[in-house]
Amino acid sequence: MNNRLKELRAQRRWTQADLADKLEVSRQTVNAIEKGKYDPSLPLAFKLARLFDSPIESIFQEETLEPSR
Amino acid sequence: MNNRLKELRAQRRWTQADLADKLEVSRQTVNAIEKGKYDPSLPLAFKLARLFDSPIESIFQEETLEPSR
DNA sequence: CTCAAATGTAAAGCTTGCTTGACTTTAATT
DNA sequence: AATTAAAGTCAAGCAAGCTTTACATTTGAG
Repeated sequence: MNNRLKELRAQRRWTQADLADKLEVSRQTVNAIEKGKYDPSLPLAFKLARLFDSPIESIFQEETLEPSR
Repeated sequence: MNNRLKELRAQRRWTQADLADKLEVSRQTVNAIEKGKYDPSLPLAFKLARLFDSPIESIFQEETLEPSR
């Protein structure tokens, strides 16, 4: 699962710790999700969507298999 | 978290087992999510969104606190 | 009413998401 | 070069999502 967190966070000039506070999760959780170590829970994805005022699908994209041409 | 799974599934006349097959999860998982026992993982929410060709936000809604009037 | 399919429920166990605490690395500033 | 904030990483532990097996209840067709 790819995501645009780093980009969205940078636009707002928030640190990972800032974002963690707003989401009410730990800084390590934000870091792990940003780095793609794991996917957020659905409730956390909703919080991110609200915070960034964007649909979940615009923040997270399933990496789909490349068509083999 | 509320969801419209039962409704969407009924529209297509699929059983919980049918849906479980398409999602590649167990029937009990479909049942539990439909009944609101727990939220799906984000990847599973994406599978549902693709299957029902609907945004995640249109399938799942965070139940927000009622304004106290 | 009967029978079968569908739905609901429960327990035990594995995997994944998230926490805290601690430490290291990177990048920017002086 | 030294300092500091931010980012990255690791380990141990708890919580949530999902599995399998098994059984009970509900629904609907005949």
